[in-house]
Amino acid sequence: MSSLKDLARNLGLSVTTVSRALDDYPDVAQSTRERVRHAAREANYRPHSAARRLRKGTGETVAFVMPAQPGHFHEPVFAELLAAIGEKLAAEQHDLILLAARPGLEEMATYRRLVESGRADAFILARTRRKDERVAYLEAKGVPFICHGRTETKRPYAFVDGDGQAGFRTLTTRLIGLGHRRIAHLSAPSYLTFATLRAAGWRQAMIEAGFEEDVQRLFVEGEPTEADGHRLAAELLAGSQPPTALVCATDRMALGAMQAVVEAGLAIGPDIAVTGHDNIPAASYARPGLTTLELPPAEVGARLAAMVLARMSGRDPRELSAVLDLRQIPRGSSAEA
Amino acid sequence: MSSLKDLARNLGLSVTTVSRALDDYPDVAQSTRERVRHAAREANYRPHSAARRLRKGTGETVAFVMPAQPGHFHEPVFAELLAAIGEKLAAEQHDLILLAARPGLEEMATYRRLVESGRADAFILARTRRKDERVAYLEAKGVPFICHGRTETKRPYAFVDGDGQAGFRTLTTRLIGLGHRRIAHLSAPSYLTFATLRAAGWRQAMIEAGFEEDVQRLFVEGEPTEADGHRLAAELLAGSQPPTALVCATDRMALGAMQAVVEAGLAIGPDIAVTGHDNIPAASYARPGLTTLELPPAEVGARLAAMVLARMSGRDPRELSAVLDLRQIPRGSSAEA
DNA sequence: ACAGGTCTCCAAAACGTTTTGGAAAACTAT
DNA sequence: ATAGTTTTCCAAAACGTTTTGGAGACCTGT
Repeated sequence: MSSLKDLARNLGLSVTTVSRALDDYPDVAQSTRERVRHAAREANYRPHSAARRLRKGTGETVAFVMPAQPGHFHEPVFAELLAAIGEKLAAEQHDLILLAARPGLEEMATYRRLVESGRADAFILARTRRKDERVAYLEAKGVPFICHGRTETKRPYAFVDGDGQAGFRTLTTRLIGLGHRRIAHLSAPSYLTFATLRAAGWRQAMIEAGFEEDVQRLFVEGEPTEADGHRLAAELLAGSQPPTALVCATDRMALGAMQAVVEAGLAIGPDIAVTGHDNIPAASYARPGLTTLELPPAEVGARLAAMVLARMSGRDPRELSAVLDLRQIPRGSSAEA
Repeated sequence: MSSLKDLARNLGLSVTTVSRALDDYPDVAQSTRERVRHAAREANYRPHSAARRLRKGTGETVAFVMPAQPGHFHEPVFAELLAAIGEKLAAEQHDLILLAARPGLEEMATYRRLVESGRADAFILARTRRKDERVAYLEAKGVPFICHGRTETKRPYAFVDGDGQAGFRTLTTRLIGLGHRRIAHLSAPSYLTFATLRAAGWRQAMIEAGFEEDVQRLFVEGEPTEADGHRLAAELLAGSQPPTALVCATDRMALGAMQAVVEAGLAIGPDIAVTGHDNIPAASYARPGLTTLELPPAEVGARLAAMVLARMSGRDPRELSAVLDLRQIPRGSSAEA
């Protein structure tokens, strides 16, 4: 609650000098710098962030807009991701502001509001889409941002993503090695980049193994929820020549699929393999455990935070991108554990 | 990016009048008010939040400091809670800023930093402790706050909480009705208010049923994690006169306990009942499903947000508190579903 | 026509910071 | 001694908003 003015008065200095002393300007004597430093510590001085941002035109605030679905929103990984981001940013004296908005008009209005009222100085984008209006808008406005996931755009942009394609290719190949011949993919909606990449990995493995005809027949698409995983799996299992493996785009879909397998009177693992992606806590506590892929949220969060800070201080987006390997976590649902 | 000055210039008015027109002061003519309104909309004007907060001394920012444990932090419910809070606050033009700090020195330093630099105007406290330094500090500073959970303090404070005591009492009584006679409670650490309340509910039901001696013998305490749930359950099951029901303070403990039951070669449900609290997604996808209690995070989040707004606009904390009923969700793990 | 009131409007100050453009004092080199 | 340079400091302006304390202009009732 103490201001520069207070400090200056107590020290018999001008506000200018106190300000510059704290900011390590070269034009303040070593001795006074120390005197000021000491007094500031003593008085527990903290620069008033609003005043600073008003004057400088920019501040130290990063925004994260959760793409919240209407009603419920349980993306178990987000809590961990956010904790990691928040911790890293706080350590660098930056704030994370968190909003929730449904994708679409409301979402864009939120971004606009944040940018135009000067509340946010940078953004972290989650759940990027192949054509992403958020990316277009922020690029146009020149606001720094980092994507969690990739997108399709001409201009270079900064991102962190898991290598979903390689991960799903390896996973699918492993299932083939286990003897599976009819492997279905339960994909998330194709407008989501991650869905397309994961599907591409599965498709690649299928074609390499000579299962071209199934690439069409055993590809289905739905929302990344338990409900749609359940529905799609049930449909596939009821068809002729049903698959013996269900490679799901997300753990939530996979958990729904597992339920459908059980309801069909089949055994998860031995009869039908089920796999997911995310390694949400529920995956390890399902029975049998769900085979899945993991991109450690804590690491991703820390990298996102570090990158957004770099971007804010002007680093070129081309230098800021990372495709991280996914960890393969075999468990009982693919009869490997 | 347009300012009051721009608007004023274009309208041929003073900054004062434009400001007052937008704020509905009575000393501006109806006609000019409308003219200003229209121009502001047209120019997509948004007041610069930093400028406003600098001038008014307070702003529209609510802070939420996640009590993040070192390393991992998966509280699946938090994502949903935060989404609900963020959405509600955004609708009222308020910001939610999110930090992560480990309870203890780091946590208090974070609160102090936020308050003293004027970054946060109010707080939402999660995972309240019986003696909570955060509460003491914020009360002393006169900063408005709302607790998610109760605490022990002389002065009135605002909170939202589930009725853990009644919930656990009802749950335990139900287990007794199912024929269970030796019912253990796996409690969270007693410095957490919710742990004490839930334990009190269990204890009450035990005493009502005449099981006084087990109130001591079958009470164990640990961290609210899968690991500690597993450990405590294994110890209990290995003892003489082992319990036939494990009432766990949280779902995460319960999931760990379920694993211990399976490892002991016992059947969850028929042999040993296991129950939790939170209704995390994993609870419904465990097999058998985990009997649990739920406090809908979306509703809690909305209420927390509404209350913190009320508190910020000066409402008395005495009028702001709610103890919500818990929803009982019987599933296979108590052989009721 | 005049005092008193009511409507509208506005100039200026203030919030706490950073930055600009000096300026006095203290050296340094002639 | 003098001119130039370096060191150290500071007054004032600016960021965009809200609030204070008027001040004209227009009525109203006499």
